[in-house]
Amino acid sequence: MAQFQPVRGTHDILPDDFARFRSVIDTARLAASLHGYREMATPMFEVVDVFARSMGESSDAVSKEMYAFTDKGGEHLALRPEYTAGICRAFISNGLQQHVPFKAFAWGPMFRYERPQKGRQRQFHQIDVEVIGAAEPQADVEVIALAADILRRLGILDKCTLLLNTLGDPESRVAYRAALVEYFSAHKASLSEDSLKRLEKNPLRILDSKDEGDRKLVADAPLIDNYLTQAAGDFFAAVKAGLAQAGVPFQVDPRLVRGLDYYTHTAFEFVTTHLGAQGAVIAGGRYDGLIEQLGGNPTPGIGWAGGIERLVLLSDPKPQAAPMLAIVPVGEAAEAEAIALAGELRRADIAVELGYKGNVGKRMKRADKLGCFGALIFGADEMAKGVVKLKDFASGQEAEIARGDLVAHLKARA
RNA sequence: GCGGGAGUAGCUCAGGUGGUUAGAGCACCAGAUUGUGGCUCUGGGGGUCGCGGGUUCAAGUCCCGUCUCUCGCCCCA
Repeated sequence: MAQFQPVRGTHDILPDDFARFRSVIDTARLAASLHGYREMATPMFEVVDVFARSMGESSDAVSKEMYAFTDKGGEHLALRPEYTAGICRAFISNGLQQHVPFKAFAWGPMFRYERPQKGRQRQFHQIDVEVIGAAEPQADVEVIALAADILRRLGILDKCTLLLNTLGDPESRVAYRAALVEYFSAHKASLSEDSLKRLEKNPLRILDSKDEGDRKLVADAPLIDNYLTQAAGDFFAAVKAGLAQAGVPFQVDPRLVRGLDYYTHTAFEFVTTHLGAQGAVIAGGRYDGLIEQLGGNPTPGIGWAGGIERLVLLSDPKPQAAPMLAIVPVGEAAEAEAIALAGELRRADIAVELGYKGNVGKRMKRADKLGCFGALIFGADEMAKGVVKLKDFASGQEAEIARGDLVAHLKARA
């Protein structure tokens, strides 16, 4: 290959794209802060065990998709495939149990060695929300409502459906799992090849199968409702009631399950039909056992992650450049003066573009192309009079403004 | 990891059954217009046709491999 190209599954984010990318983050950050979540970040890589122990050794994310490596010091590290494990590790490392409930918002790159597709990359980016140290269903409701608020602000809530389910507490889950294994084992002959593997590894996932034959079996499979303990059932009822109170519509989907071991109780997904096979836009759930698995004191938690690229694909925000003004000097003296003027305006928080070269025509053309709303033109004549000409591109009108009044004039204009 | 589709200029794409200097639109640059942008006109730069190999007198075109993208499965955001 003659030329370098980005590594498979990675993408450059060029300025126009970045504007959309950032607007998703900004929107999420704003909504999160309105709900009392504070932004934080953890490293992009961790000791491998942080992920292996939390997500489960056998999960695909850990066993086949992890960017794991040994550094020069012999440490076994991995690029993070998700955010939850790292934030929980940080919760433990920093003794944050004194701050519970700890409410965090974060975003950043994630890495999974998967086969790339639209809406699925090897380096992708997530926004993430976690509440650690809250066992109450109100936390579930708040976290989900926050996700819905972000989707609403992005103008894509109506393209998404909120699917909701419960996996119960550990006791419920064990009982349900056993019931599923019994049921599907009795029908092994008609199970798909994939589902036979699932039966060994993660029987719950059979419920999620897309195979035609599996679906028929699943239709008659036992439902978790019958295996929930009283407490787990009450918890789920409280979450549903809370969502209704919050005005967040949802659809209970008994087939919604999670791939990762650490989930308990509430599981949810905002899904869309607009992204092909990559339907999940924001997904998460409760993980009451996770902190303990990572070596902390038993601490409940709940959170979700949303794929920024997927959110960008779904929304189509017009990249809106900040209003900018071009400075167009004429002649050598003006050229020098322009540098001073640009500095003066920028210190006053007025965005200006000062071309490096070209005659008036060129600079005007460039100013127009950049989307400037106007240009400040001045040469020897204007300098002698102590004014600059402000040309408004929309109207084509020009006005002479005293140099001393310029900042005030431009401020007033906005 | 498995199965399908596709790669020609920065972008969107033309290039019947192989045939000689590979095209268009948009974009970019320059000039008409060295103190005035958008519109128009004129000209220009830019491609080892994803990459490597094979068949042939001759390959963008046919064959094989490979890389990347894409659709689905797996899995997931």
